[in-house]
Amino acid sequence: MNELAAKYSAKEVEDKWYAWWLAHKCFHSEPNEKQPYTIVIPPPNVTGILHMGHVLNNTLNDVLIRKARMDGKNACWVPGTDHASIATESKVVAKLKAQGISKEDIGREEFLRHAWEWKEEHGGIILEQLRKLGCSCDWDRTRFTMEPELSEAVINTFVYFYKKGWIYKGVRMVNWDPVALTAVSDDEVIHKDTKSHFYHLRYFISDGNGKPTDKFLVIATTRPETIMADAAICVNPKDERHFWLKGKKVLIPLINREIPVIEDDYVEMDFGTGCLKVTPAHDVHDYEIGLRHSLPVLEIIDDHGKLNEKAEILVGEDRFVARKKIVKMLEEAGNLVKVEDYTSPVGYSERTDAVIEPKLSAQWFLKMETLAKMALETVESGRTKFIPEKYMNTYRHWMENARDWCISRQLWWGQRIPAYYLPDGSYVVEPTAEAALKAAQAINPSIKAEDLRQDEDVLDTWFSSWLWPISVFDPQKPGHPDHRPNKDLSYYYPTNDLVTGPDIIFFWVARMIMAGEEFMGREPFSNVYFTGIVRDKIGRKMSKTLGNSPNPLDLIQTYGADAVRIGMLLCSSAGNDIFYDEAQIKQGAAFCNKIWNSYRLVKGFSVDPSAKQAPAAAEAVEWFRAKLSDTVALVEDHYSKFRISDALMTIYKLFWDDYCSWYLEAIKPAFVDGVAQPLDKDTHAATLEFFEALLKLIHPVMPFITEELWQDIAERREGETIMFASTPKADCNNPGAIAGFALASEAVNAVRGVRSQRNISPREQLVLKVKASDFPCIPVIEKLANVKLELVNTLGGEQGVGIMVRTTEMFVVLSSSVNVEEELAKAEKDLEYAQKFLAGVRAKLSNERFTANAPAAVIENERKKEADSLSKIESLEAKIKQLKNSK
RNA sequence: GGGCGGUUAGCUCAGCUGGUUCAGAGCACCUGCCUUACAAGCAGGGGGUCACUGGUUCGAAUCCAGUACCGCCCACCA
Repeated sequence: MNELAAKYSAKEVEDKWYAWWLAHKCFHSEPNEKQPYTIVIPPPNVTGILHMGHVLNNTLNDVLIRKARMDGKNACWVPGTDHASIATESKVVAKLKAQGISKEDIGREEFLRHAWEWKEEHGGIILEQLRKLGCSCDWDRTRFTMEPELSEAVINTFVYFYKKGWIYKGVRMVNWDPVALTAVSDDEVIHKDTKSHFYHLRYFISDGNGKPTDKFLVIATTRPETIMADAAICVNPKDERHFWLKGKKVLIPLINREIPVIEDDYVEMDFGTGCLKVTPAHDVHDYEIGLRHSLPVLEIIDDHGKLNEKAEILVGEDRFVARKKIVKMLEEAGNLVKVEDYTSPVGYSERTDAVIEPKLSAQWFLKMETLAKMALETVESGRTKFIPEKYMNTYRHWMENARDWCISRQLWWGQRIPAYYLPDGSYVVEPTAEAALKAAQAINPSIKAEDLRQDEDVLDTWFSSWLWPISVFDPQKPGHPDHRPNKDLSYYYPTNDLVTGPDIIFFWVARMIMAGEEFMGREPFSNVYFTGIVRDKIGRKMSKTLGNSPNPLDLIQTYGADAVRIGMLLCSSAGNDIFYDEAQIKQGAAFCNKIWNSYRLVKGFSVDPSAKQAPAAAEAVEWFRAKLSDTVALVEDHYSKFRISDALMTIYKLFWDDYCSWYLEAIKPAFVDGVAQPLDKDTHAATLEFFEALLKLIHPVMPFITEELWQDIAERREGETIMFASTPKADCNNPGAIAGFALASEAVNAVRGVRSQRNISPREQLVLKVKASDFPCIPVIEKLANVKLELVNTLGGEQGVGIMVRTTEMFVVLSSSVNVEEELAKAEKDLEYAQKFLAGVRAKLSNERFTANAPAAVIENERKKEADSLSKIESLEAKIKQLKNSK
């Protein structure tokens, strides 16, 4: 790189360096004597493509991992993908459907062949995309949750918990889609307010022999077609209106089956009639009441949504047809009291838009009690910290109310549950079919392999991803508490930080903590940083259907990965949603260009080894060294609190404002006859040193441009990279230099203000009189404000403008006449403000209760304010007097 | 309905255990500049009753209570 273009072009640079890093194995980590710093990627769906949420998440991960690497740690970022059973299976189902094939037609094995094909074709695209973003993952360690070793870990874990007695088979209501003939997850159910009717039905009290008396009660229902499945009528035990029903039995209309009246707190007294018909087989809540009162469960609706023979009447009718017909029958039988219009939320299947039918089915569960307790303790004890902390509340609430985890899914894509059924319906749970056969033969020696039938269901995807921080290093460990962890696991576990979204705090984060505690005896990570959701400019969630999500690869193509990375991070604080606006990326691109051009300037400096250092340069160097050090300390502090965007903004301002606008302008050599004068060697060396420090500071966020410039700024050894250069240290403490320069820069700003107001060109040199015996950084002021500075005892006489820099009076001498009226008005306004301010301060100081109660430092400060404003008032008054005289 | 969080400049946010001249930052905006690194730039500037109402305090953006609105999670009432 010799001549630098005036504009930074990211494209060429980024591909070049990513390939170089890979070729030099810069991302690969092996256990060594250094301190490890580990992150496991939140595995994206294997067939997913990169969206803005991934960009945010993985940029944060990459910033943390690159920072750790430069801090001298052995940084390891393990990448990989998740098999995502539901998402992937439904994609494959859709693809087959387009070809007119249903998964039932081709069967399990054939379907899985298609699914693996799909995975081979689409899987890993997202990992390729992460490379474009600059992610420094250890690609040699790439894992997939359904690869053989990790699947084995999942199966072993299941067997382990089963043998421990924590996994059991139970019955649970699932969301049944009668059109697709499958259970769907809660996420796939859409609740829509739906107009229907509230049918008030009369149930007669039984005389004890199955004959109706003339007494009755009234229930209200939206589903009269289910009355044949009623198991009881339930009232609230506190409801006085229904005391007389205690112990009574009632008759189901039309079929005259006798059912009891029971009492349960669940029933709301002021809703409907206060009487609830309990239908355990077809309603979630009713099922729970049924459990509490040991009610029989009678299923009268089949998988297709039609009434079956257990309904006794209307057999074979569709549930909605049955509803219409039964209403008529009830009316004719005299059981219908009235019909009200009613709107209530009804669940619809996302895939078929069919009304969801709650259906009982056998599922596998993992007991949460002990695991949840352990996982709560991990966070409450602070062994794992949440950032921001507010998520602890949510977490605690969940952990304290954790229900057993339903781990079975009625899908094929995933780890198949290792339960093997014997012909008699009993079952054994073993890691392999062979082991299952042995176990089965121990029960019944005549069992043969073909007699065993493996459970059809697969395990919830989270049942594999909760092992991720363990299994990526040592897949043998989960399910084998006695297994001695291998070298990798011992070294890298526990990992350090996890970056993820708060939406999966329970699904994933909590469960990884459970698995970590159970199998490793300790937390899987020290910190969890929760990002927000990436939204569009006007706050809508990004979604494919809205089309408001940009393709990150297009953005990288247009602006460069560095620009996309810093653009995303500048406005993202932990836990807050990100309102994405392309303007942010443009800001990032502008920053790249600024860095680029500052280097063009620096690179162009020539050096004269015998030249003396200019006073302004000497001051600027001393100041910037101190400023850099202070800023490094501040940045470290931000990082330590995971205030990433603050850390970046701090570096951004240091680079742009302090280094470019102040430092470089202060040391910039003069031009003589159109030729830039050479710099002295001290200034030149310091300038390069500072530039390199800045590159290193910003490298974790902007890896490409920093590598490009870092390689050019000095001769590098073969294979040397900024990736392993060390983070700048805060090793210069010089508050005097910082304070002095700050005061000087205020003076410069004041003079510039005068110029701007009066339209005086920056090129016209002015005289600045300063009423003081000394002032800091005079050469810097003279250079940057383009003034000749004179220290004087008294001011006045010439034409010009007076300015105040804190408590120092200054005067800019002007050749043109000044508008006295304007000056006067401004001075009077300032005076008024100063007097009000003084009055406020004095009111405070004269308040005995203030002086008695406030700490000494605060009072001292008020006294300083008083003195400062007094001196300010004094000089303003003098100025006003003088202005009035000159009128 | 239950729980949690929020409300500070046009936008996105910072402001830690009340007290630095506390009302801030970035972007956007306005004005003037194509000044030998950068117009993706330089210099200057305007802009907020800190949601509302009360309380605690010598002192409140900051602590407390209530109200309004917004967001998220859970349950979505037969």
